[in-house]
Amino acid sequence: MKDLQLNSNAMLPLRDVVFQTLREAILTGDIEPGERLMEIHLANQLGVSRTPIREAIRKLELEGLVVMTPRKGAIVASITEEDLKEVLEVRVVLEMLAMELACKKINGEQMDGLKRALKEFQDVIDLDDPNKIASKDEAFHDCIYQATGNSKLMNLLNNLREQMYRYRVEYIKDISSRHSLVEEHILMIEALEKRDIASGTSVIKTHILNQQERIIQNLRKEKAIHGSK
Amino acid sequence: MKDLQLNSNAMLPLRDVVFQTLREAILTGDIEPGERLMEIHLANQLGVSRTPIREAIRKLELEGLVVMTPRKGAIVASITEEDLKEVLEVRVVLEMLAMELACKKINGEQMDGLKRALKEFQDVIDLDDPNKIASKDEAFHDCIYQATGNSKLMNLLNNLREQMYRYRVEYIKDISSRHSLVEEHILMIEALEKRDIASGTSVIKTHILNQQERIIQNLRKEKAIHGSK
DNA sequence: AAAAGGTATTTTGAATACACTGTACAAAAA
DNA sequence: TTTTTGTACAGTGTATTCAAAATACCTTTT
Repeated sequence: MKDLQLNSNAMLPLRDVVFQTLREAILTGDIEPGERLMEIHLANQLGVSRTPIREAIRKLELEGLVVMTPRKGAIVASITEEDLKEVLEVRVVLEMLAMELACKKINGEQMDGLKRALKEFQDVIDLDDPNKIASKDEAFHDCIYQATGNSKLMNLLNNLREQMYRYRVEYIKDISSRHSLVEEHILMIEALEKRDIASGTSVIKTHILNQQERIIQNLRKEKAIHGSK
Repeated sequence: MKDLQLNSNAMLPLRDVVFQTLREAILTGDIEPGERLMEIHLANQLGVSRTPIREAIRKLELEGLVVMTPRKGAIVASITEEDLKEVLEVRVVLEMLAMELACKKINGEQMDGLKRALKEFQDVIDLDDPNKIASKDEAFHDCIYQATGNSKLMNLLNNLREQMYRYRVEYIKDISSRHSLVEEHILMIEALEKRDIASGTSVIKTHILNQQERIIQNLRKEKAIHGSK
């Protein structure tokens, strides 16, 4: 486990700061799947008492990021290929729903935002900074989610996306796929401009399925490496 | 607030017992939307200390059943018509996905279970016991969820269904709709037997949309009553 | 050397204690 | 009468303490 440090948003209760800190640490891989989350240890490391740590862990538990076994404590949940398939199966239909709703509801301002997001994505696509690319990609999709006007849907999609966050950066390193990402984003914008639900949903579907392919390949690779140790 | 009592599953940690207890109390309406959840009060009422209460509230918070405001505490979240529409918008596509997967994957044993569930549903449909009817209805749909083989999807659907749990019993009191419920369930079984995805998804779609209609009507009625007080 | 058992240590579970904040109510000033 | 300010109280936020369970380690026995 890397050294952790509190995200110090001074106004929030400590438990929320701890929650965000741990969450990010898990999603970025600073704390690895299978690793134990020990309360005293974390409390010392973050300079707080066990209470906020415990409350943060309760939330992580419900989010599925950690697995609790009573009287033994929490470990970081590990994602199997099966899990990933299940998540993506769900994600595809929700992304299609989001695209459909966005096609119906998107307004000029949101359209502009989307184009800006595309531009920023293109600007970083050839840089050697997977983190930045990933974050611009997310920003693009966030614009679409926003346009749906359905906050529940946004929540769910963010949560589902989060589940594969750990593998996100890895698959972006696969240079060959980057330009097809841009292509697909352009197609999405075109569909949204024409309010063409059929083609919009079709594009997003292949977009996600492509992603699935690559992520699962990476997962297998990683597993092979890890397994051979 | 009605008198609460712990669901005393002796083996689970107290925090989980408290969590389940509070959750059920919220979903059944024993604790009403807008009501404050005061830690000391709940602790006294349930005969435990504040610690497990707080940890339970953290989980309820993440589930969206309570809303926290820092230094003021938690209140039970109230569901607006808008919220309900958003939930149903999502639920429709997930129910359709579930039906599609079930059509593809359901096996003989599961099919038998489904028919049993239908039979039990029919057995109670004319009784004057909305709770029982509701639970048999749930059992039927659970069979379908089970057949999808996608645990993530099951989780999500259970959670979405839960969000309208409070209005469930009310709308079942509407006698006229009961028999169309049975009709629709029969149609679903037929579709599953023929593995006819198109008709299966179409039936479930109208099933949910009908439900939406009735629930929203009830919501308006309830609001009118509540508003006039 | 391997297995079994017992003790010490670590860690979680729950309760309690203390600190801080917001709110309500009352008293004083305008 | 209205506004302001101060004080008491109620409730949350965090830390600490105590209890019980799990784990690790060491000893003993076969």
